[in-house]
Amino acid sequence: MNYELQQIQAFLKVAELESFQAAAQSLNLSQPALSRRIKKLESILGTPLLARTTRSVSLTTVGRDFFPQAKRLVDEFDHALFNIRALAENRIGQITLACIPTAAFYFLPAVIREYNARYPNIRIRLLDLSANDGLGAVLSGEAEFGINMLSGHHPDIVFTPLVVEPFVLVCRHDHPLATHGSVTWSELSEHKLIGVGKMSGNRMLLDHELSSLTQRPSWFYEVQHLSTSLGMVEAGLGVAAVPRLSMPDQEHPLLVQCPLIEPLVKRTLGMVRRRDSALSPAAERFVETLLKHWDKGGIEGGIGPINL
Amino acid sequence: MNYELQQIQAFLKVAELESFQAAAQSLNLSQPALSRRIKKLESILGTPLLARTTRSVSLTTVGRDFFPQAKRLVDEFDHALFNIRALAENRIGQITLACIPTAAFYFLPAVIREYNARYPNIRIRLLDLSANDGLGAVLSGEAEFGINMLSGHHPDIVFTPLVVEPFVLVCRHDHPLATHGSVTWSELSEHKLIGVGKMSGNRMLLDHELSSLTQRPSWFYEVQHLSTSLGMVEAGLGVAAVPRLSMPDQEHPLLVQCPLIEPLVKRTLGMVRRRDSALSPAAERFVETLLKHWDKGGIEGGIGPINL
DNA sequence: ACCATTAATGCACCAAAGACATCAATAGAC
DNA sequence: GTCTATTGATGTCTTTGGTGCATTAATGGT
Repeated sequence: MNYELQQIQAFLKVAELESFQAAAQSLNLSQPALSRRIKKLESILGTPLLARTTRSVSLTTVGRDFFPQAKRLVDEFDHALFNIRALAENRIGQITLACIPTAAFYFLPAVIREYNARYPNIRIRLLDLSANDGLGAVLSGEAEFGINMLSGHHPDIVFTPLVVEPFVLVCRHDHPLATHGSVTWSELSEHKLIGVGKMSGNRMLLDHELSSLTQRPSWFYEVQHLSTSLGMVEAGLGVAAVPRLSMPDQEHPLLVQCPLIEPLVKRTLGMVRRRDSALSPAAERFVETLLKHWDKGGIEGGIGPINL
Repeated sequence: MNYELQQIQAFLKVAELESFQAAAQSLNLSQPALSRRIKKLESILGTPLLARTTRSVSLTTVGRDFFPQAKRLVDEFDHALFNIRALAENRIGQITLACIPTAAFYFLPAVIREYNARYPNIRIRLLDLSANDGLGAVLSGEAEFGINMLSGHHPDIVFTPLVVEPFVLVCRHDHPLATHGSVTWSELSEHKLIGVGKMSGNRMLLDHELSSLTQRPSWFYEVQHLSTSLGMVEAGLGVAAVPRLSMPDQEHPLLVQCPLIEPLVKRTLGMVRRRDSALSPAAERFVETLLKHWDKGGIEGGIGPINL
């Protein structure tokens, strides 16, 4: 025989109003039903809580002791209910996402700005990690989801493509290649190429895509981050092949980009999340915001939305 | 739509065991019933709490946040339940009673001793007040009940007679009246009588009972407490008319008592309590103990139990 | 003494929750 | 790759418990 919240609430109401009839009315209940509810509670507790006359109701000694406890219980229930609803409705909470630097710089600021305006009480923990580390963060559960590039499919990871972007050549405006309409990968072998480290996701992608070429480009400089390589291009040390989105802006004072073809190498950016692990409502909202932004072409430089 | 304790408990069990089947078994419930219970809770809260696969169960982000709150809620319910049961079963608690000094000295010690042996955790607050003040304490609710003398019936007071005792004459063994078999009230006018103050219940009772006498005794000394008057008798200052129970003991080294007749004035001692106010279980037990003691003739000096 | 009001009770009814049987999905064994 | 066993969800019927209506008993006020 279990005692329940409704019984406690009934007791409180009767105790406050000192009347079964009034309390029943207040609880949208018939008076007999309320009588029985109280009766049941008393039988569960093993002691009367209310001293009833046919004319009036008052608390018994035990009832008087129980009253404050009961009130606190109901209050805590209400509080917990409110709390969880707020959590569910994104009025409070926190999301953690892991994304690659490109996304952190070019995708997310606008999305975060809008999301934060709409859900001002959701804190955002943004882990800007390399493609590998970001995937690890999602896998370990440290991040609820991530923005990453499509790579070898891990069995526990679901990838939702968002945008496909080509690799482009970046060079200084005064570089010989700057005036070419487009450049083939083979042509690059004649120039000093700035590449990223062997463990980079981009590097592995390129190595894989270009493996069939006879004239494979060889990297003259090797750095760890794309932003560094851009800096070196800026300094006139060479040229670089980078995803178009990692370019700071269309109108850069020194840098120009041109398509890299034969082959056209693209990378797919998208959302990664663990299979079988529901997102928090807050994260769900974030993804919604993200998709909305992307739908209205907020991401310049990509080759547009893809369908899948 | 109300959410209830059972649902919270169900959620906790599933979260702990990470299995609907195991939790259902533990709750003595069928697995489908448990599924529905959780489902309902989730629909009330408006958010999923558990991420179910056909093979495993885990907490959602919201569920993880809710879990500790839920646990605390259930714990507090359990605690409150335990508490109130303990109160009802007299394992803890306190009773307050107001009694006249006679009762405090001669009725209660034995009763309290037995009661305390049986219910060692009930604290007893004993207000030893005058008849008037004691009645006031009961009326105000400060005392749950009292032991008092029968007086003008207050409408809110119920009086349960316990014992009737006569007034007796107390004198020193060397006093002229000491050898009389009995003494009439009229005879007292020739002796120095020690009485109590005008507001004493005993005094009012006597004044009332003796109002028809032509030879009314007049008090030579007036004190406030019967015990004081006994002391004065002991000192040889006079004699006193006191209720028999207020006599310290049958075999007092100095004092002797003898019946006071014409008329035989009796006072009725009994329990007083407020009408329409239930006693706490602890107090109920106390009254039981009290009645048991009195039934087996534990009160010497009275003229025995009376029936009403 | 009567009336009005209050809580309790008898009874018929209905809704919510439960059990049973079954289905769909999936991890693990081979 | 296929099959099996196990897990949670769902459909359906049953049952229990709670509810409302009508009525009763008790009591304070007139």
